[in-house]
Order: sequence, then C-alpha cells, then structure tokens
Amino acid sequence: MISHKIVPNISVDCVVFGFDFEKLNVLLVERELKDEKNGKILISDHTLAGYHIFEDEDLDSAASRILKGLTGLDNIFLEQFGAYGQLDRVSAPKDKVWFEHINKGFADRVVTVGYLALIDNTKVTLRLKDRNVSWFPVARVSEMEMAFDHKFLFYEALQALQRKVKVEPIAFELLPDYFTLSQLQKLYEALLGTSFDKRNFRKKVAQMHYVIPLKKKQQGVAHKPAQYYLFSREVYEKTRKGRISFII
Amino acid sequence: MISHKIVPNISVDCVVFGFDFEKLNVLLVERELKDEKNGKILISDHTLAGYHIFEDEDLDSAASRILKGLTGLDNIFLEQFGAYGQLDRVSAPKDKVWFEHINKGFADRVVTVGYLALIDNTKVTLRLKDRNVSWFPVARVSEMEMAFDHKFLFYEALQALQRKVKVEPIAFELLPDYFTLSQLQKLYEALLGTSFDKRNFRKKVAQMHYVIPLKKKQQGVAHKPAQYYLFSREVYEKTRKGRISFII
DNA sequence: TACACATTGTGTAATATGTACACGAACCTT
DNA sequence: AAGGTTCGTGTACATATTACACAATGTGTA
Repeated sequence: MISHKIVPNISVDCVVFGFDFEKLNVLLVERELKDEKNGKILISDHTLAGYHIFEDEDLDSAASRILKGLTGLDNIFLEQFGAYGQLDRVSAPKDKVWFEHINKGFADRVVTVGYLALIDNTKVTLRLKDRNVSWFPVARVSEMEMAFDHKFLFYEALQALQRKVKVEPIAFELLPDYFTLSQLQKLYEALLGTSFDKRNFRKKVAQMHYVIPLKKKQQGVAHKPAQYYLFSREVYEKTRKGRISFII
Repeated sequence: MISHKIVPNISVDCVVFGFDFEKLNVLLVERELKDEKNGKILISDHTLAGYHIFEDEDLDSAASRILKGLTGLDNIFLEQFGAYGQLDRVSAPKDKVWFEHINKGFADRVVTVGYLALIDNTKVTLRLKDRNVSWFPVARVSEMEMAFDHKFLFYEALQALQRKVKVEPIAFELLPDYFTLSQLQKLYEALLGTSFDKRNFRKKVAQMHYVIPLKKKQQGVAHKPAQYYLFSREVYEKTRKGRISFII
C-alpha cells in the first residue's frame, strides 16, 4: 500500500444513513483517547466518518475511499450536502488534544465537505464488527456526545436528506433490491417523521411506474405474505416530470 | 485597509444571476493578459467572480465579500451549490500562465466552493461600469471562452438554480420588491426554459398566498396597466406545506 | 384440523388541483 | 376617434388528494 500525502486543511465527512425496516440509523465512529500515563479517559465521544483528502485524489474519491474502508462497499450512493469552513469548527479544547495526539497534519483552519451516504443495511451489517463503528438511531443523536461540529453536520445532512427525499427517488438506496410496499411506507415515515394512510400511500406508489411488482412473495412470515417490488431507475429517468411545487 | 493572508488552496466562485424582465443573465469578469514586451494578447476570456478565501474569514463571508466588491450590495441571496476538487481544475496551460502572472499564492490543488447568487438587477446596474464586469445572457454562455473549469461550474449552478426554483420561492430574489404577474411568469419561463398558459399560471399564483397584490398599478405604459404584487417571506414560512412530489 | 394471530391488499365518494382554451377592458399614441 | 398593446378573467374535463373499514392469506398452536 502506498502512503499518500494528505492536504492538511481540507477534509471530507460522511454522514452514512441506513434503514433497518423500523427506523433510520446513522453510522458513527467511537473516539476514545486515554492518558498514556494513568490510563484515564481524556476523550470519549463519537465522530462522523471522515478524513483529510489526499494530494492526489478529488473530493468524491476521498469520500468513496472512506466509505469503502468503513463498510467494504463500492458504489454507495454519495452526494455532497455542503462545505463548511467556520473558523471555530475544530477549536474545542478536547479537539485540540485529539489533534495533538494523532498529530497528522492538523491545521487551525479546516474546510470540510459533507457527504450524505445512503446504504442498504442488508449488505453491510457483517463487516462493521471489527471496527469501532456502529449504527445509532437517528432519534438518539440529539443526546449523544459528538466531536468537533459533527452534531451540526449530522443535522445538516439529515435536513438535506429530508429535502431530497421529497423530490428525488433516493429513498430506494436505503432498501434492498426487493422490498415490500409496507417497508417502503415505513421508510418514508421514518425519513419524514410522519405517517401515511396505507391505501393512499399505495395509490401514490401505483402512479410511480418505476416501482415495479415482481412475481415473488414473502416467504415464511406468520401472516399473509407481501408482494415484492423493485425500483427501476431506467423507468424513472424516462418518465419523470418536473413541476413547480412549492405552493402554499 | 488591512491586507489579509489568503488560504492558497481554497477558493470561492460566485455564479451571479440577474433578470432583465426578458431573459436570464449571468455576471462575468473579463480576463485579459498582454505580453509585457510586445503587447500581444496572451489570454482573453471570462471568469466567474471568485477568489481565494482569507485566513480569517469563513466561506460565506468570502462569498459576500466578493459580491460586495463586485456589485456594492450587501444582503444578496447566496447559497452553495457544490464543492469542486478535481485534480485538473486549473491545469490548462493558459491558466498556468495566468497564475504565474498574478503570482498570488497559487497551488496546484485548489478546492473551490461554488456559490449561487441571485440579484435584483434594478439595484445594481449602475455600479458595474467601472469594472471589467458585465452581464451576459445565459443562453450565450455555451459559445463563450471561459477560464479554468468555470463553464462547467456555471452549468452546475444553473442546474442547481433550476432544481431549487421548483421547490423554493427563490425566484423572487431576482425581481424588484414590486412586480407584475407577467414579469413573474416571464421569469419562470426564462428560468425553466418553458412557457406557461397565462390563466393557469395566475391560478397557480393565486394559491400562493404569499404573493400579495398591492394597491399600486403600473403607470405610463401604453396599454392596460398591470397590478403590482409583493412577495412576503413571512407568509410563505407560515403557510408552506411539504409534499412528496417526485412522482412520474 | 380448526381457530387465533398478524399483516396484506383493496374501493368509493367528496374535494382540490391541473389543463386546455378566447375575448373584452384599460391605457397610450397618433 | 381609432389602432396598438398588454392586462385580466371563466368554464369544462381530467387527474390527484383525502378520509375511511374489512375480507383474504399465510403461520403457529391448542
């Protein structure tokens, strides 16, 4: 493995969302630093997955690299949600301690580019164990201790997600290739914090010709088995309309 | 005036849109460099309004500063549309010449944060004359010579604008405080490259309770005078709904 | 083997929104 | 007074939104 030179004042942070068919979760990294002499814990909190960019890679590649390292997956849905350059971004005392400790090209002034990542939980759950990374319910983030301005970045990402989900079919990135309509409905409810009428929701989905029923049904469930559906990006691209819709 | 230290590898570029009641325009800076000896023109093209950020300012401030210098206006609508860090962003031979010439902290590797700015033409037209800055119709940008990757950035901004205009009432930033419904319609048509039926457009506006008729009418026009309207952000904030609307 | 349990899948009526389409009214100019 | 120009308006039809309840299908278990 080649060792890359990092760009000290530019970094990328990824807010990785996942859906477990019940609620929305976010992938966070545990950060812990102990005093070398007495073993006392100096820092214990959580951070987003992020790192400085390398001299020889662009922003998107840096984000992909970080996600690959974390989840083992390529081809994850990734989209910028903003760039952040406030002067006090990394100025908390404990953050300075941290940077002195890892001593890897820290600059006072860091601009970070935030990436929103959506991943299909069913494809990664295995590979997280061996790292200090795990899923946390989005609803619990408010109570958590987080490093730097990462709590702020998280909420920025969440807002961006909620905005985009209303306008683009990106929610499907959070589901497996096959899903039931109830799963889709629960996902939208989790994303937007609302609830929908089942019949009306399905009527709406019926208009989305890119959500296509399969011949497969659920198996081994203790109730009437649900039909599986598929999201077709091709059909979506071919049939999308654009409306002005910011009314009222 | 204090001289600030710049951050050599981070810059901000502003894509400034304006509307002249006929078409959409963009503010571009003429860039010209002549050979010192023979006066031959080495470079002649256009750039977006942009510059490196200073050590002691954040990204939004840098963008505001640049716009203030260009237009004399504060409080311009400003929103990020993306961060760009491709390795070849500034690598064209003429761009290297340019950077050697101005010799101000050029780094091979520059990340630029793109800002979309919307301005009310009626408030600035005067102050542009004394600088090498002017309005160009958006439709003509495709044929223009532009520096760096600024043509690409321009189209990124235009796409972001077209996306946002459908979902948020930001078009009003391009109009004066008082406007007629025909002006509003022409603006949307210019923004989206479509045309609307007059009666249906007005029916739609009638549902937007935040577009409020005034008692004033147009004066001195050689036809039936139009009523003026006003955009109220307060009413908008209080009455907005959020729908899922990416259907078909 | 039949009953309980859990979740799926479906229809209708009332209201609201979207779309296609044409002409008289108000003001200025000559 | 007549001509030019843009403003402002209504109706009929199709589509979309909302509110609301119950039978069908599979598993588990008594």
